[in-house]
Formats: sequence, C-alpha cells, structure tokens
Amino acid sequence: MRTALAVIDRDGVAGLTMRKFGAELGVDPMAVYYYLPDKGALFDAVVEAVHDEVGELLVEEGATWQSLVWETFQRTRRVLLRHPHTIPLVGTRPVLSPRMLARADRLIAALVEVGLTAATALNIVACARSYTVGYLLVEAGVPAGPPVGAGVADADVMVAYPSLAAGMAQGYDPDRQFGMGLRALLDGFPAG
Amino acid sequence: MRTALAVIDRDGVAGLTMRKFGAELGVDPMAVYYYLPDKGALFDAVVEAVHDEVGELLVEEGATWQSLVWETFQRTRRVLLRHPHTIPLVGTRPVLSPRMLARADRLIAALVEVGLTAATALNIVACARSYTVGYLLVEAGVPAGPPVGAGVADADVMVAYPSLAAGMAQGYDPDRQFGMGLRALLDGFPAG
DNA sequence: ACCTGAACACCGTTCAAGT
DNA sequence: ACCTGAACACCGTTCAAGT
Repeated sequence: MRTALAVIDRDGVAGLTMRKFGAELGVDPMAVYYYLPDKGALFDAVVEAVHDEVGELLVEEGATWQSLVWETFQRTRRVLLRHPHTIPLVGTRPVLSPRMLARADRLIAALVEVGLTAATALNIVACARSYTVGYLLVEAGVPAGPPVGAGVADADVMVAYPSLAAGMAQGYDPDRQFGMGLRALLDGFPAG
Repeated sequence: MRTALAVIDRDGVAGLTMRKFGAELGVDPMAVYYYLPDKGALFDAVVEAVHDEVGELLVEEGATWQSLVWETFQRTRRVLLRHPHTIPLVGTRPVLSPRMLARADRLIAALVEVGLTAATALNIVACARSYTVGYLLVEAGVPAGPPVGAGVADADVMVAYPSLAAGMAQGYDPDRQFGMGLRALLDGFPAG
C-alpha cells in the first residue's frame, strides 16, 4: 500500500492503474487481482493508509473537547496537504474497516471522558470532519478528471468583480482561514 | 448541458462518456470535440449548470449576514441532494467562469451591505462553502471509482465499538446535523 | 497457493476526410 | 462551419492456463 500511495502522490489518482501498480511491484499486472477484488479496494486501502498517517491523539491532562477536536483536524489537514491527490478519495470513500471504526470509537470515547455526551461528540466530529475535508478539497484538491482550463486574469477580477476584489485585497492565508472556520465551528456548537 | 447533467444523474460520472454523450445527442460521438476541448470542459459545464440551479438570493428587508449565508448554503445543499453524483465534481473543479465570479461577487456585495467587511464576508463564505461541500460529500456523495465493499453489520458495531454505538443510538438526522454545524459556524465567527 | 498472458469490451483523443 | 469514422494508445476485468 505504500507503493500505491507513492504512485498516487507522484502521478495522481488517474495515474494509479492496476497495470502500473502491478508493474511497480515487479509483478504481472493481473497478479493484483489475487489479493484485491477490484480497483475500489485499492482506493480504500490507500484511504486507510492516509488515515493511519494521521495517527491517534494522546489525551493530555487539561484537555478539553475543543482542544481534542481542534488538534485532531489540524493534524488531518497537515497529512492531507502531504497527499493532495488523495483528498477526493478520502472525502468520497467511506471506509468502514475495523481499524477505522476502532479509531473513531476511541476519539468519541475520549470526548465523552472530557464531558460530552456520545451523541454530541458524534455530531461535532462529523461536522468538523466535513468542514476539514471540504476545505482541503478546495484548498489543495486536485480536480477529478482532466485539468481545469485557465481561469481569469487578476486584472480582470479587479475591475469586473469589485466586491470579490476588495475581499481578496489583503491576500489569502489558508492556514489562518482554515483555523478561523474550525475555531468558529467549535465556539458556536451548543455543547459546552 | 441539460443532457449531460441528466446522463450523470442517471448513470453517475463514470457513466458520462464522450461517446455516450454524443450518442444521447443523436450525433457522432466525436462531434462533441468541435464544441468542447476535452472531458474536463464537459465536467465544468455540468458544475456550472448545478450552480445555476441554486440560483440567487434576493435580499429582503431585515436580512442579516447570518440569514443570507444560512439561506445560501441550505439551498446549495438541497440542490446537491438532487444531483448527488455531481458532488465530487462540484467540490473538486474550481470553475472560474464569468457567470460564477459574478454570482460570488454579488453575494459578497450583499453581505457588505448588511455590515460585513469584504474580507470577512469572503472568509465566512469560503468556510461555509467548504463545510457544505464536505458535508454533502459524506452524506450523499457517490464514491469515485468502483463501489465500496460491504461495511460492517450493525450488531458488530454495537459490541465492538461501544462509544460509537452510544452516539448513534438515537439515530442520525442529516437535516438536523447539517443545520447544527452550519449554525455553529455562523454563531462562532468573530464577525458580528 | 500464487502468478501469467491472452482476450473482451470498453475508454479519451487525434486527425484526415467528407459535406 | 460542422460532422464523420478510422485509428492510437490506453483502460478494468475475466479466465483458462501454467508452476
């Protein structure tokens, strides 16, 4: 699976071919089908490998549910930025493997331990996860299918779309913007 | 483009083939290339058609920035639920057409009119959009590539993952959960 | 048990040719 | 200007066959 992830990082998800994957493993392309039922299983394995890279939080003294959720999804973002081609896969393929479920279970358990109900914890995690994946998709996601055509020149934006231009005037800081949204989501939740 | 969207709604994005698209139009499959440079352009046109369906808000007396953003993304969700196969496309292909930019510009302008700075308006819209797309991706998104394998039976979840099971005990209401997260995002934003 | 290789039914895209 | 059809270089997957 490290091989599959490496191929995706290098060539994109369209570049991960059953044939190429076999070749990369130094094996007949079709040998892969002995271990994996189809290409979807290969994708799911890659998604799981990415989640493994996020790893698990250890709950420190004085942790709050806000700090746990914040740290979890900041880490998630950092990992996804290292594997931008996998973002559509991660957002799109619900992997329900035992390892994945166990990890989710431990996160919910940790949040319950610091005072949340299980139902609230699940709500917050689901929303924060949606926000994170959605944000990464537009921040760093590589378009599905062929590349997108050229956009619009900056000068055009300034004159034709004044409000947009005004909003963008002081630049765009993804780190800061992602953090603002995640912070807002946590601060605004009727949970504490 | 209505034809292309209809094909995607029926057969999924993998089912929208340049060849099938031509056939559906009653024309030689390759005739499409006279009008569109490649398949990416076809995807972008579909994304634009979906955004057109969301339409535009009219700003009523007494509107706040919260009510405008709320209404915008509730509508976006409703439209995406009608075209679930397009969600990965919408989340993934940044269409910067004049029509799209003009619509974004008018939304920002409306938010400035009710008291936000342009920069803040852009931040909020970007975050709310990320949240919405991310949420829909897991709520209704159809996995990229081949279908995902079978998950885990409910009974297994109960015994092996107790915290997860406790959180899910009172059921899952996507409408309510989506609304909670969007509300939290708006309430928590340091903007008012 | 594990791998091979031919074959099937497709793709997106190019390009010379038609009207 | 607009459309056709053959061709190219690929795909994922199946399956009989090898060791």
